Order: sequence, then C-alpha cells, then structure tokens
Amino acid sequence: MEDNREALEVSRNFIEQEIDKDLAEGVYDHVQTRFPPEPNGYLHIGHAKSILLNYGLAKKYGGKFNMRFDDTNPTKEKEEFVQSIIEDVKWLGADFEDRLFFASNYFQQMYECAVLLIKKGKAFVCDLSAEQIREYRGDFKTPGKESPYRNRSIEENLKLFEEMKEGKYKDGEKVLRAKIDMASGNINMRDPVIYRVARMSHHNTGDQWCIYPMYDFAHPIEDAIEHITHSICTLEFEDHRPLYDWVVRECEFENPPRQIEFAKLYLTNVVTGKRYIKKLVEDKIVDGWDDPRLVSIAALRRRGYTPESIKKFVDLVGVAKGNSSVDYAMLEYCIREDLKLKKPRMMAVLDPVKLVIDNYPQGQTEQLSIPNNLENQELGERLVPFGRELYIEREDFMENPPKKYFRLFPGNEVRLMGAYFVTCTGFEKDEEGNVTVVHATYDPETKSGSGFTGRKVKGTIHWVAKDTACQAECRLYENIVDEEKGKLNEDGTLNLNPNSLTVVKDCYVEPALKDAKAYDSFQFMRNGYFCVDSKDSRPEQLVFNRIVSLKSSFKLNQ
RNA sequence: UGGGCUAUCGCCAAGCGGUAAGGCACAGGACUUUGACUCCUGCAUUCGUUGGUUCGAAUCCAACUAGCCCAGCCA
Repeated sequence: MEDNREALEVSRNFIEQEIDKDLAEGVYDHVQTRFPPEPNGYLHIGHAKSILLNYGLAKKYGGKFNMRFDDTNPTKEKEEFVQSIIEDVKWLGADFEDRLFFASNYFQQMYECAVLLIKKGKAFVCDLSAEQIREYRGDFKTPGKESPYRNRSIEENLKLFEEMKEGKYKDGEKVLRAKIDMASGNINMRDPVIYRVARMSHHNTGDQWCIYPMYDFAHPIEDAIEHITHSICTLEFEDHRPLYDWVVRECEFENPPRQIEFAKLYLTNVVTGKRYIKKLVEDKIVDGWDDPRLVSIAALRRRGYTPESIKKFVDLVGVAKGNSSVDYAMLEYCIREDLKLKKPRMMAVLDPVKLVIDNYPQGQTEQLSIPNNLENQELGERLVPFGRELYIEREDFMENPPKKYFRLFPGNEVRLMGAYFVTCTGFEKDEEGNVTVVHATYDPETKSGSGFTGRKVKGTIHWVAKDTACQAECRLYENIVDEEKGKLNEDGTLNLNPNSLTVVKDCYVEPALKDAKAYDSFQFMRNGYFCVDSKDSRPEQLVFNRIVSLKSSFKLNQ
C-alpha cells in the first residue's frame, strides 16, 4: 500500500513532467492554472477532467487555480450557464477562492493590444466579406492569397479600427486581422481574424462593445493578464499553439504563459455532444440536462455520484495525448468504491413476494438491531421491525432451483439478514402459476448476533416487515445509447437503448428510510446503490435512483 | 491533398537504450450477517508493420500503415 502510493507519486504524467522542467529551468517560478469554459451549456464528465486536472496541478505545485469564463462571443452565452458552471465547479471541490474572472472584463486591455499590433504593422483592417476571406485563405493544398487591404497604412488601420469600435460599421462589414503568413501550412496562421463587429448585448458588458475579440487572440491575452503559467487545453488546439505564442510575443507580455494540450475524456456508450443532448431534451426523451441517464455533472450529482468518486475516476484515467474512450465500468467501479464504506446497507425489496413464518406468534413483532455496515463499525446500528409476515425478493424463492442456488426453495434453510434462520415449508400459487405466498418456519435459537453456531446456511436473503414497510418507487437506469448497436445510426441520429429507464413502482423499503432526504444514498442489498432523487421525490412516496448495481456473479438463468 | 498529433493486453495507462508497472474488465478459488465486500490465483516471450543502428531497442534511425484534429467573422 505504502509502496504503491510512493510509486504513484514518483510517476508523473507528461504535463507534470513539462512543469517540472519549466520550474527546473527557471522558465517560471510558480504555477498558475485555470479552467476557462465558455458559458454556452452545462458541464459534463469531460469537463470534470479538465477542472480537476487544472485544480490538482495548482494544488500539487503550491500554485493558484482560477475560474474564468471565456465569454468573448455574446451570441452563444447565457447567464444561466455561468451559474450552473460555478455550482458544478464548486461541487467538484475545485476551490478558486476569490478568483472568479470574466474574459469580458479584459475587453479594454484586448482592445489596447490590438492597437499595439496595428502600430507595429502586425494587424490590419480588412474589408473582405466572410466568403471572400474564405476564398483568399486557400485550402490544405493551395496557399492563400494576400488580402488587397493587407498593406493599408498604420494610420488608416488605426482610424478604421477606431471606427469599428465606435460602431460605424455593420456586422461583418470589416474585421481586424493579424498579419502573419498567407502561405503557412498551418491555416491558423493565414492572417487570422482577431476582431469582428457584432451588435449583440453581452451578458456581462451589455452594449458597451460592438466589437469582440476572437478566441485565438483573446485567450492568450486572458492567460497572460492573469499570469497563468500553464494554459492547459485539449488536443484540437494544438494547431493553434503557434498563434498563441505569436500573440503573447507580439503583444509583448513578459513571462508569457505556455499552452499544453491533452486528450479529451470519452466514455464508451455515452453521449456528451451538446447537439445530441439538446435533441434528447427537446424530444422529451430525457427529463432535462440533469436526467440521471446523462453524464452532465448535474446528472451525475442527481444520480448520486459523489465528487470524490469523480475525482477518483479522473485520477484513474490519467492524462495523455492519445484519443481514447474509457470503459463505463471504470466510472461504476469508482462510485462503488467510494460508497461501500460510507453508506449504510439497508434492505429494500424491489420485486416483492410475501413470506409467512407460520410458527412465529400471530400479532407479535420485535425490533431487531442490525449493523449499518459490517465493514465500517462507525456507521453504527439501527432498529428494524420484524414480524410474522414479510416481503422478500421474488427471485429469492424458486420452486425448482437450478444447481448452486442457495436461496429459498422447498425444504431449504436460509438466513434472513439480521434476523433468524428460516426453512421453506411450502408456497401458494394463483391460477396463472405465479407464486403468491411463500411459507416458512423459523428457529428462535438462530437469531443473528446471538452467537449461534449450531449449523450453517449457504444463503442469506433480505426482507422487509409487511406491516411497517415504506412503499417507494425505484428507478433503474442504463446507458441511454444502445450498447450493442453503437452510438450512431447511418443518418447520424442516436441509437437509443429502449431499456434505459425502468420504473419499479411498488417496492418496499425499511421504515427508517421514510425520513430520507434528497441525495441521501444507501446500499440496497443485492440491488446496488440508490440515491433519493433530488427532484422527483414526493412526500407520500420516496423515489430512488439507482446509482450503480452491484457486481453479481450468480446469474439465475445460467 | 498541405500542416499538426497519436499508435504498449478487451478498456485506460506506466515506460524515456539494459531485457513489459498498475488499475478496470474478465476467469478460477477461499471467506461471508446476501453470491456483495475482502483475500488469494491467472491474464502482452511482446510494444501498429517492415527494415536498420547496437553486446542489447517498446525506447534511437528510416520507410510504410492506421486513427484523430485543422480550410468559423465558434470556442
């Protein structure tokens, strides 16, 4: 264990190796990171990787972590999203303290940087239309052509850019472009647009500006202003790095930040694409962006995932530069691992059938003391009512059991969890052949905790006393995307899993669960981990979402 | 097609010239107040392919192959 931990600490991912090098060479004397989302949607598990990576790096190197909204395009951004993002980041435990920033608060400085570039002859105002710019840009095979406006005088550029800012031009009429290299093999360097005119009210700056900087120009400046050292982003920005470096250099920032790219996190059989999720929400296939079948942070939270489990998952997955898709089982492992010692193990019967203990005195009840979690004594014990009539799981009784079936069948003795040994003496069926009642006798000497060692049983089953049980509704979730058929149909639509949601109406849970509150989670024996739904719980009936099922090595149909 | 990046077990992933870590998944077995948990055991003579350099290569070189990203006034 100790060796393992040391080994983990010695082994550093490639970003940490880069940071070590920078620190050793004196490129930087501190580490400062940031999480810079555009507020245009909800965060999902993929963002959690970026958040926890940036936050973790800052913590590891004794540096700071900033929260910054990259809100440079008012057409896509909404206040609603900034609130949800802040909530999710905080919930994940990435503490940005008082460092909550908005790129839009730097618009004045960005404007000044643009003016500086013009003065240096490194930027020009271009009158070409969007279509013309595209044509002039060339393509992968052919180099671009220089804009006819490329060689305007500095004075003219200054005047025109000022006029753009003053609102003298219509949207799209003029743009500011960096003057770099129209023949570059890297298309990002072919005189990229760095400022555009857009008359649109901004969620933060309102109507103060009608020109907005483009990502490639704004982002490096944002990082530089905040003294970010390592600007960590995803792989698709690798091609933008030369431009990033060009901007911080030409804008003459001292100790400029440096961009490092890593691979995005993908999960097997999970959709994270905004347009797919949006469609699922619009078509009412899911009940919102936080539907427990999705992997948005809000959905995982509602489903019952803990921040710790997501942190563990992200750590386990690691950081590298190759695109990969992580097995969903890894996420499930992390939440089981996190909950198993933290949560009480309660009894809940999802598919009830009545068990009558014929030799238990009519009308008698007793309170049994049952440990909440055998592996963790700190969770204490609880009192559970026991009586003559119980509910047990339908699959825990079989008339004709297969080999190696250890539960209830005629003549077999099992333990009722936390209670007594019972022996099956018979059963009743309705006209259709469904079992309606199972009969048994109990042995008072075998009470759990009494130290009885006279004989052993192979099976233990869970139960809930009929008269005191609390009725509940349980929702069992599976991946929303069909596992067999893969992600997409030929026409690009999602291939949905018809069984992604199973509602189990009449379940019975222990009376102790009557007082459970939203987000309370429990292990329901043999049924997995469940969490009280934060949204859908009604006072008269509890609604539980299954967080994850247990590993099961005995399959009934085998 | 030009540019950039990646390739190590079913899935992640260490490895950085000295003879393939670890986790998930899976399969056996032990234990058990649930078949869970825990604990053992097994799981790449081989690192995309082919050549080369070297006493020695997953690690260096060359060529090939496959996959991902880029031609927004999105981020």
